[in-house]
Amino acid sequence: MATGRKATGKKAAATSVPDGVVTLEMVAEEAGVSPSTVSRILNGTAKVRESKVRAVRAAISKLQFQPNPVARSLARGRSMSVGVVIQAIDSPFYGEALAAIEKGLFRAGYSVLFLSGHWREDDERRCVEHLLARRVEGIILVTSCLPDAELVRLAKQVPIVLTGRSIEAERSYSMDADSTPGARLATEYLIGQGHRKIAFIAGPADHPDSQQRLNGYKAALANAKIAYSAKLVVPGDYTDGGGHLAMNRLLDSKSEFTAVFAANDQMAYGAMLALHRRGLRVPQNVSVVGFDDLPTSSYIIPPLTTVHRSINELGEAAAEAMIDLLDGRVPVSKQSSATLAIRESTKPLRH
Amino acid sequence: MATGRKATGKKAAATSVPDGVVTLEMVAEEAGVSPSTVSRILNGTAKVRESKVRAVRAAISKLQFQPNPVARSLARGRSMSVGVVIQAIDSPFYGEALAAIEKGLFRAGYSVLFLSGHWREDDERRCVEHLLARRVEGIILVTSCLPDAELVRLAKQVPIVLTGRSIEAERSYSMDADSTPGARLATEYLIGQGHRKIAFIAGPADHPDSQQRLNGYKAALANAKIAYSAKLVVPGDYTDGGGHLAMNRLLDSKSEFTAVFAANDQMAYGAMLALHRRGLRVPQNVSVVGFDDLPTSSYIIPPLTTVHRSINELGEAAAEAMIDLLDGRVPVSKQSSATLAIRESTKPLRH
DNA sequence: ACCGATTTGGAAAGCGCTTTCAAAAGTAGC
DNA sequence: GCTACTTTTGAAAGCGCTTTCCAAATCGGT
Repeated sequence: MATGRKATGKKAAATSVPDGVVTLEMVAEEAGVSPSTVSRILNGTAKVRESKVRAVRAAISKLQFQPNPVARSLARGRSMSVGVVIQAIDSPFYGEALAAIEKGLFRAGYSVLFLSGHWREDDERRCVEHLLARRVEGIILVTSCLPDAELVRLAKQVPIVLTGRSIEAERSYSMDADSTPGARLATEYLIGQGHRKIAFIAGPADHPDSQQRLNGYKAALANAKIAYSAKLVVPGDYTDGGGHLAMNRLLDSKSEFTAVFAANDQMAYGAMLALHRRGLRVPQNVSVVGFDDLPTSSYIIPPLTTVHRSINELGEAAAEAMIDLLDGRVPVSKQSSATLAIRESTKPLRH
Repeated sequence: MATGRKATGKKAAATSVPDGVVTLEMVAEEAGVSPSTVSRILNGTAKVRESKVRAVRAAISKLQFQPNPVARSLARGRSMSVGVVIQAIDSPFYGEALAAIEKGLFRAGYSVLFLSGHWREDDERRCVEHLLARRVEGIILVTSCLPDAELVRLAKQVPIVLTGRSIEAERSYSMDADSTPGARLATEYLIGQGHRKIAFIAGPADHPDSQQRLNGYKAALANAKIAYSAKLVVPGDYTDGGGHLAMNRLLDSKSEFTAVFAANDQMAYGAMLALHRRGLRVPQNVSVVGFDDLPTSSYIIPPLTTVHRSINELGEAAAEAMIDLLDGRVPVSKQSSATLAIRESTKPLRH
């Protein structure tokens, strides 16, 4: 229980499997070759006589040698790590993205240093600084809050990949999975179901992503020759609570609507609750569509009709793009288009 | 767009703010002192004449010097990074924990290398290996799947903090935020509301945490002199889908019950949907209680009564414990007890 | 058996910082 | 002004690898 055995001075008894850390030099000695040879074998940077290779291999496994990545990084001048800054790790959406990113980078031998920016520009800037100081080889910014100019400047220092944003800069890759088509898809679906008065719960106004969703909504309306009414658009903040508030506001404004399109699933949840509280039923009285298709959306009551984009694919693509960038390749953009997961929160409007 | 300017050979023109990387040596030269002095100032490891301190400070800001953490790590033999392995980053629960851990460690100057184990023992083992190879100074295992013996062995190599588990080992800290009391609290609440036939949707059987929840349930029953019935306990897997399945199974088994306690919120969601599908209303026909109090639980319909533990505090505590361990202190355990968030998924049973 | 062309492999110089060691510079005390 | 200490400070030796440079070994040919 107590602290117990304290640091056992560096020079402990030498056993067959050394107590402390095994170095490449020890391996060299054990195998009767020079350190350079061991290094060469480790990295395959030169031909080495088969007999020595075997001896070294044996020594390595006997001593259980593991190259020290720190020393390696220093010598090579490469840290083999990339930074990921995400806004809110506790959102299921970003969590999934992060998981995919981590997986992809891990496979390629990179470690990921992840930090969250909490949607605050300052915090994000600090994260980036920290990552730069840590000498990451690249930075993936998931939905960055930083101004374009700053990102462009950043891209000069280190390869970056951006999601939900788009900038013009070398050694950078923007995966601006444009939300417009998805939003349009959702809105058109509602229109197809006979809805004409469709409210929209928007995301933060300064968010490109959120603007795209608004644009998609508008485009669908325009296409169907339905007049856009600003009164049917209420701002939200991408949280459940925000959706709840927005719906209440909408309801209070007495604007009539038969369907709601929320810019993300979480806001749709909140909106549905608000509706429920006022005795309005989904989808009988109001149809609701979300955006993101969070895992929980299939299990909520009623299961939510929502725009689905494989966030997993997004994450994987981000990781891949970063690896391409790091290897000096130009990432190939492969867009995965949005689909609509039709569930039970929507129904045709009966006249 | 295209690849454009390629690597610009190392020796570029020397400008006032060097193009490449500024080293401590350059600072030393600029300030007219020796590298050791700069290092001493940087680390405050010795007294240095005020005039030199100023000169060095000036040089540092002039050159915009940032010490290279890789070199520093190598020299000091400390990586200033800790590993965090989590099972499913895409779960809101773990996401929040991770965020808190990250925050705490970041403040203390550590970077976090995070990996996810996907609930698979093998994957987790691989993560740990990777972290060890990366020379992290400590590892935080959030709900580890590894067998005790292995953890004990691991603790010999590096300080570890465990959540949701408990092992006996030096230089380790288990934050087995015992779920038993929370589960008991939930069950007792249902009993207090007059329920006698309370079903339990369990988590994975091999999960200590999930066992605790079962135990808490049993204890509350026993305390109220209610016979425990194995038929009212169905296994789940901590996912929404699992809860849905479990509830269907329960319903099919024709066992009677007036309330359900799900071992986590996600399963409660799934269970509620299953109930809904069968035309059973929550809480009118069945009361439902969850465990975890996910952010969404307040916004689901009906808002879920659930056991709340500050997962944020848990994460912070984990980070703090790790820092204590790293500094050679013995972490003080500070349990935060569970509370019940009473919402609208439960109601008194009327006779 | 000898010579030039290849391979192999070791020595040694870093990578950028920390830290030990001992010399240089202050500070008192007489 | 000189001795005896007590700071300050610089030189240099690492930390554990990679990589360049060059000598040694090997090989093919005649």
